[in-house]
Amino acid sequence: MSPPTRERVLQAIQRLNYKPNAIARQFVQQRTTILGVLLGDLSNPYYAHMAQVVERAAFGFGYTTMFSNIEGAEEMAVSGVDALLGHRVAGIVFLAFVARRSQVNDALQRAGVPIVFLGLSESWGDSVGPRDAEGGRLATDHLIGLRHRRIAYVRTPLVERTGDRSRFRGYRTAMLRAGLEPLPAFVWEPGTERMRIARRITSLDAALSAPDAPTALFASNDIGAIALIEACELAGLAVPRDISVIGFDDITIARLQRISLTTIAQPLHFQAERAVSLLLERIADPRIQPRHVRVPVALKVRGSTGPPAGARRRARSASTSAYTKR
Amino acid sequence: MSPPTRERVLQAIQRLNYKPNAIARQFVQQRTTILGVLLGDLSNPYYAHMAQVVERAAFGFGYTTMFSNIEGAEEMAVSGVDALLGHRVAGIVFLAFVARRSQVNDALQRAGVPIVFLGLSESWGDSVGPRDAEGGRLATDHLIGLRHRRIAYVRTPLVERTGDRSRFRGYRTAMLRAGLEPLPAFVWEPGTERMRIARRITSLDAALSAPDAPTALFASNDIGAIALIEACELAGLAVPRDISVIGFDDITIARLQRISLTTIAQPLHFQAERAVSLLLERIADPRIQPRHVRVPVALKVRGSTGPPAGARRRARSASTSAYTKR
DNA sequence: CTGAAAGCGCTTACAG
DNA sequence: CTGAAAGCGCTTACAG
Repeated sequence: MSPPTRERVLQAIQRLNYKPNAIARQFVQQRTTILGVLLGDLSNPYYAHMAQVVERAAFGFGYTTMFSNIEGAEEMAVSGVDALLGHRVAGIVFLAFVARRSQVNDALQRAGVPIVFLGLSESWGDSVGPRDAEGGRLATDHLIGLRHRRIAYVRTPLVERTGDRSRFRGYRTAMLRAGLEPLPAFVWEPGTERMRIARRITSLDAALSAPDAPTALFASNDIGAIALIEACELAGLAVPRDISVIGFDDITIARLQRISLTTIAQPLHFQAERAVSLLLERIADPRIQPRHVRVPVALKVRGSTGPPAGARRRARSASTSAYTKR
Repeated sequence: MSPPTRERVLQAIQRLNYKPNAIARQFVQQRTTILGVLLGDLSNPYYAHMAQVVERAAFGFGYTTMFSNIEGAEEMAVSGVDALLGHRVAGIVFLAFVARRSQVNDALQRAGVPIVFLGLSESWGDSVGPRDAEGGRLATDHLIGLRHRRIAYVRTPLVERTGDRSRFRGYRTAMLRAGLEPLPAFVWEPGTERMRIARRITSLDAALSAPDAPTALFASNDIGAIALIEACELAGLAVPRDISVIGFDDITIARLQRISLTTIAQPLHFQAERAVSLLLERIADPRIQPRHVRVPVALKVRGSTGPPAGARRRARSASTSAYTKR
């Protein structure tokens, strides 16, 4: 094409404000540059942040993101998935979590759409997530290092099952290695008063103030940990004086002075990049075997953990905690 | 169609797992059921929550959402907008904020795409947002009611300009009505030490501990308010004993015991619904005049505000604040 | 190398 | 009411 002609075409593009019709292109090419993102609760800062970095990573690879919230009723969730499949997304980033045998899982598997699980794992697709078991060990070792001996793992419904189990496994490993007895998982839903320990159902207060109550709690995630701190303080236990609490995720607010949560950090940005690139590889060649990437985690020591009461000087433990005094 | 034939067709749909190709439909109909959402920082819980409710509202109306983060470099932002326009989104929900005269604004206006501004306003499109000025008055009246007389409005870069100005206006109105002198806006960026007051640049510490320093601060939004509380306490001022802080938005973490932020609440869910329905009306008929919907706000009194030091009994003010003692 | 034609999977307007 | 044809705006394979 001659330079002057070229120039005139370019001008016409400018003048008419022409934008190539991606719909038409996608239609004829039979493939889109849209990545579906299946989400749960965006008010959970962990997911909000992860969603953001996924969008950025996808954009960096030339893809746009179509979000769909799939928490709540199964049928709503399925129609959210159908909407994404109807729009023929090139692949799906699975960021929420659902029951193992759910209609959502079935619909996804049946559709055969390329998928990557982020922050959790599922055998039939690629996955990227933190080294949960290692994180569980790090958290527990930190508490053991502070001389805690009665340490409990507190499971909240806010963390996905595979991650939860691995974190608990890490806790057990660390306890056993230190010659301590692992307790059964404490199961607690933030906002409630009920605590389940193995088959026994008791109250949160009772579980925390019994003579043999744990002196340190490892919550399965930060939101749960923060809720747990609030619950402890409501029950009259000062953190970390009377009881230590450690979380998992290192969400932004964990760093606030007033929260100052000791926790296990995982690199969100890096995980999102990896997840999107795994997904794009699978889109390019759907036959490759599922790959499972685990990324390193790191302990962040802050103010919510300390030595158990018995290990301190009397004078110190007589004073009231800064946090309970309001 | 005869019932048995109908049955066989339905079965074939099941068997082949047929999903109508939305791309083809959108292509031929020359309109999509995708709403573009322009976002800023999703780690700001206010935006994350708003984004979530927008997605839910859109889904409820049969639309999917395509997200694009437009914070950062202008050219990145413009290509994010172009991606949405290229996908021929039916309309755009503008959730982030950019400079008034930005390339993003120009691109959007030039494209003539139906748009609704959420949480901010812009003359050339529909908008939905809180009654900012009323919120500013409510916040200021609350502080005045506690007997504060030196009250400052603290502007942070986290809130959009139109909202910020209206909140400040509300502050001024309340001060003048109470016969108090409004101070010029304090301009502060969380994480920094610099404070700008009118033309004067000073340090945060100096601004807060001068003899005529304000005894109460009204921050333009919650994230700013929480950062401000941290900064005050780092500077040795207890909240609310030495200084009161009120925010705006009522983000989820404001309710945490440890944060307990007094603030102005705005109904996010309702705003998202209204925004999406305005947008759909405009998509149906692009000629209607821009409408600007303002929704009610409400004061939430929590623990970050109290009477000024001078108005209390000596005994009380002699004790250390719960928060600074760590 | 250049240009015209076919076709992606739907919807819609129209002929029968 | 039913069924066949045209066409949406691109890309791609192919003829010239």
